Amino acid sequence: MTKEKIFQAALRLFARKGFEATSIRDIALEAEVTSSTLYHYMKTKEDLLVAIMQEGLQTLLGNAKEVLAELEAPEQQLAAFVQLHVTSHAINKLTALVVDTEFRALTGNTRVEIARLRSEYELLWQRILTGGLEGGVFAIENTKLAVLALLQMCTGVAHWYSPDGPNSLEEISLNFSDMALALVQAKRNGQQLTVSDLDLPEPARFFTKPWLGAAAHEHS
Amino acid sequence: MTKEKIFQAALRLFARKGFEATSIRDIALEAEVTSSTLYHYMKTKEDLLVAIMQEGLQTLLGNAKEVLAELEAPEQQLAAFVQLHVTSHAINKLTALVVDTEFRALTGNTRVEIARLRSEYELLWQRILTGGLEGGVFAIENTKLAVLALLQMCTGVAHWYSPDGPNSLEEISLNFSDMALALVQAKRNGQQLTVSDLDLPEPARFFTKPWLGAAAHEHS
DNA sequence: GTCTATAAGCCGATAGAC
DNA sequence: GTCTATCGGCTTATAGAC
Repeated sequence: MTKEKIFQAALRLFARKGFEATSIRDIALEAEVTSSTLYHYMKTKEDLLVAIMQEGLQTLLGNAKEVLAELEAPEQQLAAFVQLHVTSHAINKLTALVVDTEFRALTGNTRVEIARLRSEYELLWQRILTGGLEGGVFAIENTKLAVLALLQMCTGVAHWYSPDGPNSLEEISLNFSDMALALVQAKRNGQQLTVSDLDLPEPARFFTKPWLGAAAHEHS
Repeated sequence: MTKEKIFQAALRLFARKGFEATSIRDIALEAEVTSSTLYHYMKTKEDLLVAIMQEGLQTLLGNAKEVLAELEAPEQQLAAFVQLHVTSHAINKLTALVVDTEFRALTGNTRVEIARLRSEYELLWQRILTGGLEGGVFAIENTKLAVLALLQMCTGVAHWYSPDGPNSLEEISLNFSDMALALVQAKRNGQQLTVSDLDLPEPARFFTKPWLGAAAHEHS
């Protein structure tokens, strides 16, 4: 389907070269159509960017809300959030890079809308940390700074993850969960918690929906 | 001095709009010269980017080596590295954003050279973590993943720091040091270490040299 | 060392045939 | 739904006067 080919071409190029460095003609060439054909499926180049970012953020947000609906303990929620975020950013690496890098290319209303989605997602993390702090499970001085630190550390996965790397995605996401639990000093009975103490459900079910309808791992 | 005005103008615009979205004419306008004048001080637009990135990374790397020369204990080195990285990325926010965001705009030899500087810096972090692990002070499963997590979390400061924000830079850098020490589970006598246990020298001395000769905080 | 003028080409987007 | 042809403007970079 032509529309799908165009959006996938835009995704690959935006992730590799950046939105501004990618021309309409580049996208047309990559999608194997002429540049005029693009304008049958969109109004401006920015529309492509907006579609990619909305899809990515909305899927992530939806999955995050499902996690919260299923798990109650803050330490479980945190570990599941880290796994969701890390796995999403690895599997949907290209989309994640675009979402992470190209916000400044947005103009007008969409800029506000995307910012709202992002801060809604941040607020969920904020609530988890506050919950764990109030329950005496976490020990952190400043939840806002901790949220920023955790999000940034997990988002970074999109920048270096490769399916051919030395660590499997499962290893990485478990390891990052452990680091997050350590960062917030999650404890039961004075004992530092790790992800293996938490008896989490299979993580896979939280992010089966791939962003932008990609069938498998996105390629860089 | 014209040269300084041009480089500062490029720095501001690259940080705000991105390298590709910034035109030669934009820089000339911001520096209050004509676009031809720029070419008296550089050969191509990329030269400006390279100069900014080299200056930033070399200064950071030099300061990091000074820290290692003065401190021996891995827990002290780690805390000082976090303070150096966080403070540098807050004070030299614009340079840090450019270094962090515009690597993909580089071509040819400079791309390799900048990548080398970056991985040299990463290696210093790697050695600190390995040292702490071997000394039994840190408890981490995978030092490479921990380095990536720590670096990403500290680098993120450049994206949200503001001198008008709710937390002072000193609060932020101390807080981040504590989070880093918690992440690696730094312990003495079974007791979790915080930065106040470490008796560090005044951090200010490690990053008095501002990047690109900026006199004070860089403005966004 | 800074300017005016301009080259040569790519940019996003559109008109209109089929 | 996809194409060819093209518009007006902006791009990096240069030539050459002062």
